[in-house]
Amino acid sequence: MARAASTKGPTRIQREKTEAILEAALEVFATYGFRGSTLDQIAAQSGISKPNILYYFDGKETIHAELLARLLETWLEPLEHMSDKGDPVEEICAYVARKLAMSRDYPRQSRLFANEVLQGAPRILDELAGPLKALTDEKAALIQGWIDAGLIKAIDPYHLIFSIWSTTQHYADFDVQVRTVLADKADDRFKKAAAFLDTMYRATLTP
Amino acid sequence: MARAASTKGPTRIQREKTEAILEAALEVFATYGFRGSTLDQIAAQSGISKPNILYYFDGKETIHAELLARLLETWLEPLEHMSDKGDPVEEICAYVARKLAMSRDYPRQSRLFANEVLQGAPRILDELAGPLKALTDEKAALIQGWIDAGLIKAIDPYHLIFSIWSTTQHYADFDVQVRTVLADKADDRFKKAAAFLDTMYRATLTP
DNA sequence: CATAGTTTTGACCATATGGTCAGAAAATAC
DNA sequence: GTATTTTCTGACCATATGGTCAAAACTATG
Repeated sequence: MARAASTKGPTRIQREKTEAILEAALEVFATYGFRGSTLDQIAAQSGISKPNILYYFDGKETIHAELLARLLETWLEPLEHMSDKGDPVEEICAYVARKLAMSRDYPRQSRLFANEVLQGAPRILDELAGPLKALTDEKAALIQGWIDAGLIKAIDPYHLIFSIWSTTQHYADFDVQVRTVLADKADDRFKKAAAFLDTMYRATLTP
Repeated sequence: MARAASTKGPTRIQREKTEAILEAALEVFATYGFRGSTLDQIAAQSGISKPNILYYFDGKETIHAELLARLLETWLEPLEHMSDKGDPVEEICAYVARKLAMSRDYPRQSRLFANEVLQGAPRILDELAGPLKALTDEKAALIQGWIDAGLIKAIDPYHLIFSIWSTTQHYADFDVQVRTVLADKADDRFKKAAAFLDTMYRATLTP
């Protein structure tokens, strides 16, 4: 059996294979969603046979759950960084830039999340209602504090955060559309997007 | 056989059943995407037996194609309305409002589209590269004209349009997340969103 | 109501899919 | 090298799924 000895950690092979499986599964689940993905696709993508995949993971569900768990660890991080130390406008714009960079560097994670939420977030709702809501409430309160202090314009903090999530994730989730519409101008889309979003949020926030 | 007499139009039953099937299919495809949806789900949702569904449509693919075709007819309409007749800021803000209203009134269509694009737009890429790109190019040029005339601030027209698409569709595609984060404050989310977006785009555009 | 045309269904099929298992192959321990 | 443990695979299974078909049920029309 895999899922290894509690005394000694996982073997090298266990680490390598589970990583390879998760890497392939991310590719597949991010593209087709949970129901639309098959173990055979993950097997083909990873070059690991289906029974061997099931030697390392209890089943399709377990692989997906592991990916979501890892995702959420890093997903909230950029927002956590937003603090009351710096200038409010700079803090928010830096958050926008970090979030956009994540869409550029981890588009599959973004799509995995998008697929899950689009389908009603059946396996992640608790995380949304728990950690995500808690963090959002906290940061919304921080933004409200800035507004009350007259440091930024009066806008709804929650919808500001929603707009940041949507505009930045759009470049990962709708990448095909963005590239198709931009056609030959698509190469520097992330640079242009960064510039546009910076301009927009400065205009929106600067009192 | 259904798919009816070319002389006489479709019968009442044909119209009712095809509509019922498409209505149910929209519900299912919007939630699970093409690959994740099954004819049995559509059958259960519509109360029409699977063989009977296949009497009206050639197959799963055909139903999906019909939905996408109908979707695109109406999807581009709000943007088409944006004209050079009125004040630029008002024209763009009106477009934002119309697009947000579509997320509120037709969330399933938005999710159907999102699922399709998320999965690489395999059955809709031509429409993106054709009509959608053409319309976007046209309206981007219109916006650029306003910029050149000094009527709005200098921003990238394409990324402005992307931001409008993403912020408005977010309220349909990520509805679960929005409602979860807002919790008891979720009821007037569309009103609040409209106000926020209006404020943001006025700040972004007004010279 | 009888007939022709339309609509619906139960039974069925081929393939896909998630998953199991006994044993082979490979790695590790001694 | 041999014994032991870990890793891997081919063959297999039960169920799900897209789709077919002949015949039954229904509807409209003369």
